[in-house]
Amino acid sequence: MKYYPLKIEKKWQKLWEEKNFFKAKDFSKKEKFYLLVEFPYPSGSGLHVGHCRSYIGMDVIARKKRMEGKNVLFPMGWDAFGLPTENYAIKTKIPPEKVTKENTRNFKKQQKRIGLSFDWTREINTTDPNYYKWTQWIFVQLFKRGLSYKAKMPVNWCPSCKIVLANEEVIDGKCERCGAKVIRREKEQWMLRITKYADRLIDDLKLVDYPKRVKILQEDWIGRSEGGEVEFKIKVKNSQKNFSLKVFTTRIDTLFGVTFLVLAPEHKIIRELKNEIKNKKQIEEYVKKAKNKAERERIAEEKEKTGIEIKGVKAINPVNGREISIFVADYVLISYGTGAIMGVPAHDQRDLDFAKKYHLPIIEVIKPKEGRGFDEKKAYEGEGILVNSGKFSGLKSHKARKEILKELSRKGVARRAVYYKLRDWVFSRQRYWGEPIPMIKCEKCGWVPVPEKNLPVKLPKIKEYHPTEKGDSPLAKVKNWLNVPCPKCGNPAKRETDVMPNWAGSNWYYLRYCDSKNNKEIANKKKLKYWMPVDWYNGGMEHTTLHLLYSRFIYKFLWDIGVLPKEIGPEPYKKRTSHGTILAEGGEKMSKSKGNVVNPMEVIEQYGADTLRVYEMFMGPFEQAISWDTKGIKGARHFLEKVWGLAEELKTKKNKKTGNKKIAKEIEIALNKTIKKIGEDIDSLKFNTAISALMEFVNLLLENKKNISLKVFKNFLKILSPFAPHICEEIWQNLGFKGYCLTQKWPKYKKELVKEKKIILVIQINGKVRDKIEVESEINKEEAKRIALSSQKIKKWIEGNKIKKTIFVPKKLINFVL
RNA sequence: GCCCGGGUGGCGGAACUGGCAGACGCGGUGGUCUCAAAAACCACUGGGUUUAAUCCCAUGGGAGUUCGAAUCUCCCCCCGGGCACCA
Repeated sequence: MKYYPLKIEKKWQKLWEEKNFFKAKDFSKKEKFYLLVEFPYPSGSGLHVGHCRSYIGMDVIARKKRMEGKNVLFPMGWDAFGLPTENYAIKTKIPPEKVTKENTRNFKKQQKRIGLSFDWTREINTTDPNYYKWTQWIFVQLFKRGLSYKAKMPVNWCPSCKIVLANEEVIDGKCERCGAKVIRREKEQWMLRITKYADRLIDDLKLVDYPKRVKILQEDWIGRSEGGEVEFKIKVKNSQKNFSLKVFTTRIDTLFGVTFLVLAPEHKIIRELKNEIKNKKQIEEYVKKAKNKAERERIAEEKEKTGIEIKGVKAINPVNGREISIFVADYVLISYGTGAIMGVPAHDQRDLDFAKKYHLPIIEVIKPKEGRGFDEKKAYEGEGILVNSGKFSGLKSHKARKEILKELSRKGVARRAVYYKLRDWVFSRQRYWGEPIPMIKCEKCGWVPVPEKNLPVKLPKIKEYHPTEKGDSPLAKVKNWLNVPCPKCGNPAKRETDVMPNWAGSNWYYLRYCDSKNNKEIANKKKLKYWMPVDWYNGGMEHTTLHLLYSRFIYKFLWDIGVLPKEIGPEPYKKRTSHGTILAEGGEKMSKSKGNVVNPMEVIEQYGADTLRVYEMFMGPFEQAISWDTKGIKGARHFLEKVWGLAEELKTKKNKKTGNKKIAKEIEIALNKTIKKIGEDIDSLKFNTAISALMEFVNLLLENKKNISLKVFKNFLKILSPFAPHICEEIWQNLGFKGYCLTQKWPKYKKELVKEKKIILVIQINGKVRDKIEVESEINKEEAKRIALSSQKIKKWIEGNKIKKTIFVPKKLINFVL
C-alpha cells in the first residue's frame, strides 16, 4: 500500500474530534498544563505559513505533554475586531460581522486541516457580545478606580478619507489607502493609566521566564530613569514677583557644570513669564514655529539644534548661586520629565552642540579616571571624579549624586524623581468595528459608566460604515442608540461613540478560556485557580511592547481588585517564547503586493499536513527568522515516505524473529538515545534538531531492516507522533497495535543504554587531531596514554620529540604537547 | 547614535559547559533500474595536494588568552530587528 496522506489525514482528524481527545478537563487530578498560542485576527486571506509555524510548534508540545500525562489546556479563538474588516465594510457595505463569520469559519477549517489539537469547546471570539460584555466590564472597573480618563491627544487625520488613522495605517506620513498627507489633530480620547503600573511591569519581570531580549525590550519601552528634580529660582529684572521651574536630571553630580537651562516650547512658564520677557514677540514666534514642527513629527534628526534665549530673565543655580541664561528650544520635549532641562555642555553632547552655537560657557566638572584631557569637541558623558564642584570636588560621580541630592533635599530645592518613557495608553478609536466604550456623557453628572446590569453595550447594526465629517465614529450617526437617559439622574444624555482599540479584546482573552461560557463573571474563580497562570505562551516578537505589556497591565489590575484569585500570582504568563517569522524564498517579507505569499493549504494539498508539519519544524531554529524553501518540503515528505515504507515491510514480516542480536542491541541503544534527545529538544524548542535525530534513526533502521523489532518501531512512532500525528496513527493501526498512538505514554529511555560504553578517543599532538581509536569509555589517563602511544601514526609524530605535557579529558581526548 | 540578535560549504542549518568543524536536509555529480523519463535506490560532494594513504588551509576580517577557539577577550567590517533629541 502506498502512502496517501490526504486520505488518512482527514480520517484521523474526524476521529480525534469525535472522541474529544483534546478536551481539557476542569479540576482533573492530572497536573494541569496551560499552553497558549496567540489567537489570530481572522483575515480574508486565510492562514499564513507563519501562523502555522507557531501553531505547529505549540501543538508538538501539547501532544507531548498529553502523552506525559498532563491535563493540557490548548485553546484557540478569534481576535476579530479590527481595521481590515472595517475598511472592507466601508468599501463594500458588507457588514463586518458577516465577513468575520466567514473568515473565522475558514480559519478554523484550515487549522483543523493541519491536525492541530485545540480544545474547540472553549473557542472564543472577541466580537461576540457575550465576550465583549466583559471587555466593557473591565473598562468600567478601570474607570471606577480612576485608571481611565479623557484627555486631548493628537490623532492622525487623513483629510481626504476624512478618517482617523491608526499609527500602523500611516506610512511615511501618508495615508495607507489614498496616499494623502496625514495631518495631526487634537481630539478628546480615553486614556488608560498604564504608567501607574510602570514600576511593577519592570520589577515583576524578575518573576517570569521570558527570553532576555523580550525582557530588555519591555524595560527599554517602559524606560525608567532615576534621578532628581532640581528647582531653579528665576530672577526677573525690576520685579518683585517670584518664579521658579523644575528640571529633571539623571546626572545631578554635574550640577556645578550647568551653564544654561532649556525649556520645551510648550512649557507653561513661558506663558506665566510673558510680561517679564523682553523679546516676547521673538519667543512667541519661535514657539509657534516649533509647534508646527511638532505637527510634522519633528522627524528631521540630523538637523542642527535651534533655540532662542529668553531675555530679561535669569535662572539661579541652587548649588552655587550662579546666574545662568534660559532658552527655549524644540529639542526639549514637553512630554518627558518636567519639560525643562539643565544644560551641562561639558558632559552632554547635545548640550555641548547647543552651547557652542550660542557661545555659552563650558565648565568641566567630571574628570575621567584615566585622566584624559578635556576635549572641546566631545562631551565626556561617563562617570568620574568631580572637579570645580565646591566641597563636592574629589567625590566619585555616584557618591556625589547621593550627596548633592541629600544636601539640596534638605534645603527643599530638590527631590528624588523617577520618570518613564512609557506614556498612558490611548484607548479610543473613532471607528465602528470595535467594542463600544460603555460610557454616557450627562450634562449634569459628567461621564457616567453604563451600569453593569446593562452590559454589554451592543454594537448597533448600521449600513454606512464611514466616519462622520468631523471624524467621529459612525456610531455618532445612530441617533436612537446615541441618546439615552443618564443612568444617574435620568436626564437626557449621550453615549460615548468611540470604540476600543484592537488590543482591548486580547488583553484578557487567556482568562476567558478557563471558563469561556460564563455569563456571570469573567471566569469562575475556582477554574481560574485551577488553570492559571498560563504555563507557556508563544507569540510573535512584534507583540512584545504592545500586546504583551498591555495584557500584563490589565492582568495586574484585575488581580489587584480581587477579580482573580490571589494564589495565582501577579503575572499571567509563566513562560514566554517567540517564533521567528517565515520570509519568502528570497529572504524578503511575504506580502500580497509582492505576490510571494505561500499558502499552507496548497502545501497540504500537494504533500499532506504531516509533511507541512515536519517541514516547518525542520526548516530551522524555531525562534529565528527563516526563508521558505519549496524544495526543502520534499525532504520532509521523503522522510515520511521512508517511515511508511518501513512500516509496510514490518507488516509482512510481523511474526518472524529478528535477526542479528548485536545489531538489534545497537538499534535499541540508538532508540533510547533518540528518545532522550527528542524529549529534551521538544522542551527547549529545538524542533529542527529533534527531526534530524528522527531522520538519523530512520536511516539506521533502513540500513538494518532485518533487525527491527516491532517494539522498537512502536516506540519510534510514539516519539514521531507529535510532529506527524496522522501517519503515526495510521501505521499504529496497520501494525495492529492496541488503542491509539496519541493516547500512549511518552516512552522513557533506559539510562544504562544511553551511557556510552565505548567511545572514540581523539588523540591530538599540540592540539591537532592525529588519530582516533575506539576505547572503553571509562579508561584512565595512564591507560589512554599507553594506547595512544602505541599508535603508529602517533609514534611518527612523537619520534625525536619530547612530550612536555599530557592533557587527558575523560571520554573525549588525549593531547600531547611536544 | 544607542540597545538586542546574527555572520559556519552551492543553500537551510548542526556542533552539550573551550575538545573530531560541516550532523540532518536541500541542491549537485556519477551509477543502478528503464525503450526513455520521473520516482526510488547506491556512491561521492568545503578548498587545495596526492594514484592513494597523507598533509596543508578553512567558521566575516585582524589581534589576543589557551595544550586546544566556530565557541572566551579586545578592535574593525557587514546583515537583521528595536528605540530614536527620553535630559
